[in-house]
Amino acid sequence: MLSERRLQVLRAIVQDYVGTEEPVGSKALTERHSLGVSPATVRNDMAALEEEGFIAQPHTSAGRIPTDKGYRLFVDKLAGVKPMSPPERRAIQNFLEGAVDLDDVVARTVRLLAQLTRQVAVVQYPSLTRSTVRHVELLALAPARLMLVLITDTGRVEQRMVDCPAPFGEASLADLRARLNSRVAGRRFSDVPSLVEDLPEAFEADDRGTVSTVLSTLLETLVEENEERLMIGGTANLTRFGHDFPLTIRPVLEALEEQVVLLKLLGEAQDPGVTVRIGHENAHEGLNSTSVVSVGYGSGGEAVAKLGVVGPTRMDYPGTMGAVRAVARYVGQILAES
Amino acid sequence: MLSERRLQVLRAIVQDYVGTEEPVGSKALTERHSLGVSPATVRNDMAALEEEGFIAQPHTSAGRIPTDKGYRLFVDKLAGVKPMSPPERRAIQNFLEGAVDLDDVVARTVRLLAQLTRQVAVVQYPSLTRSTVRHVELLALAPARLMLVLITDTGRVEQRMVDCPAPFGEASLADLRARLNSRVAGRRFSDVPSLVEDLPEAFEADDRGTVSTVLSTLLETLVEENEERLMIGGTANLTRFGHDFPLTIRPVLEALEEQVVLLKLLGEAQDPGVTVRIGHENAHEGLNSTSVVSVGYGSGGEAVAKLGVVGPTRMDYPGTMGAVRAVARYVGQILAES
DNA sequence: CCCTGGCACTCTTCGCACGCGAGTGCCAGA
DNA sequence: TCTGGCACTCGCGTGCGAAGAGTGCCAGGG
Repeated sequence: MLSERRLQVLRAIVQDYVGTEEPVGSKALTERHSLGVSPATVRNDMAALEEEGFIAQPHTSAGRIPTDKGYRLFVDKLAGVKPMSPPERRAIQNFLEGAVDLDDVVARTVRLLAQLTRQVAVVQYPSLTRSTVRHVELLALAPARLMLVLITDTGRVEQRMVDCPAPFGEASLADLRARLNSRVAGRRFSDVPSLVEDLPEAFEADDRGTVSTVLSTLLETLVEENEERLMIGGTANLTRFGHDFPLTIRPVLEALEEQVVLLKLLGEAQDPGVTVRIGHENAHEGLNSTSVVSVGYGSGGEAVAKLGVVGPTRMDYPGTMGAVRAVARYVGQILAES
Repeated sequence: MLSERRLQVLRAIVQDYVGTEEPVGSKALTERHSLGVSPATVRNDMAALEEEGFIAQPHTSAGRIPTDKGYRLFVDKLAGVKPMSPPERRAIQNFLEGAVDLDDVVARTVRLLAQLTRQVAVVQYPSLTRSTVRHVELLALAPARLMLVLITDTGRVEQRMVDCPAPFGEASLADLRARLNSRVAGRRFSDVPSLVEDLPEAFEADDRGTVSTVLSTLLETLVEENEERLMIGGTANLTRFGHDFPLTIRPVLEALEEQVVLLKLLGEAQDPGVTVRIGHENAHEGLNSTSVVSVGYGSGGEAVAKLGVVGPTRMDYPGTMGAVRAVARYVGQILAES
């Protein structure tokens, strides 16, 4: 096991490297942190830390930089989450409170996160799976063509066209609309299938085909998780990445365009708290030199979606985690109010 | 006036520079293009072109590169629009035909454009201003709270909450819904205001307040042009920009995040055909070293929105213009069909 | 009058040697 | 177990020289 002082040394290395972006040597360490020991001692500790794979040198006779494993130990054991200062909290709240609708909430959240962390922000739209139905509406666009509109408690609206097997009367439509809403309004998505399965039986034979079609479209909409959207912002912050540009930045930009990748990335993190995935812990290759800090947020106690930031592994973890957590908290509040 | 041969020289310079990304000298020019004259002659022509500001040298005794003015002359006089090859056209059509809804059409268009041109693609959602109303729906979420849903002929759906000054009965709601639709369905947005202005008079005094509120919300939605959205993609292509990275790419990424800027950029181009804005012709500073190639597209003969690409001034103009034009054409077709 | 070949000149780029400085590893001693 | 000292290794910046590409100008020929 690593001694207490060695952990201090690792912490100091991480902090210095994050600050200066340059490999940190033993002398500089003792000067900037009061470790109470000489550079020579630190060198021994560093050798041990390197032996165990927490730090590495880019080339012989250069300072050390933390490895992914080193960062992992740092966030797990050595660093807490840095809480936001009261003025910052106020600023977050003010900024988010101006939002007028769901799109705006998400858009503002992205901007805010990107600005606070100076990194790339990713915000998932509140997901359908855990939310409840506020209202289902059916509109007749043509005798045999309906539009199904689903409104969720998070303010999201999904619409689908439904081509009916047979013309559907205005009376039947009103009937279906009423029955549907009385059954599913306020219910969770996951409960909907069992609540509506016997619904066709309540209708005349002529209409059953249409009713079934409508229902299956509704169910499709509900389960269509891959329809999940997200918004990203702050990509300009990628330019602060490093000096060896094109190589680093390109795969990241490519990954960011693959919504599927990002959704999977956010989805994998199942912790209740802030999740940090460092470097090679990210499945996607393009993100091997980045860390992803994410957290769930939601209107009630439950998380309905995720948000987070993508940045270089060399990032200010405590600060970033604090910002992500705070923003998630306030977004949750805003969603609960509206 | 510039002689014919000098124009040929300019064309050759642009073509070579676009291909090689390196300043082009007189000797290389005569080797790669059969101009029928010697390097020395070309040098004289180059001196003249430089004198008039069409080309410049990055430093003494280097080759020449085109200036913005040079590119301008090139696209105006020297280059046509390169049509897509039949296989390419088929690929475009196939790719777009798989789309299931408006969001998907736009998303696919962005991907396609980015891939074809290997640049950053920008696609504006079909705008509301020129489209027509397909349907207006009113839902009662609570006794004094309505949701207004507007469906356009381009498949776009806008929703707004309406807080009523007084409770509004189910019968009144059905009445309003019916009257509203019979008046505005199929009409152009611009005609709507005059079509509904006397509508409150048809209702009981108790309901007039609510009706007016609903109507003004509807009108707001219609005129809210700044609600225009757009989608961008292919930002990874920015990495092919040049060698002097961070400086070039950063302002572009920043500009791309400002939707307002992009909308203005697209909005300014009023040509019926493909519009090209080169370098400093773009009002936004961050885009001073980029060119924007854009064109309108629409479901009928009329343009309802714009799409285009943003790339380095050193781009393959004929090819890009061809791709942009072709994609716009096919998207128009798809929209008309759905 | 325009084009051509030749020539001198200018700059950038590259390779290389060199010295400096930062940082390491190891060792002997407290 | 910590400390100070010492030799060693490299990367980085600098200066210099050669090479190469490209230009401008000029005199001669069609």
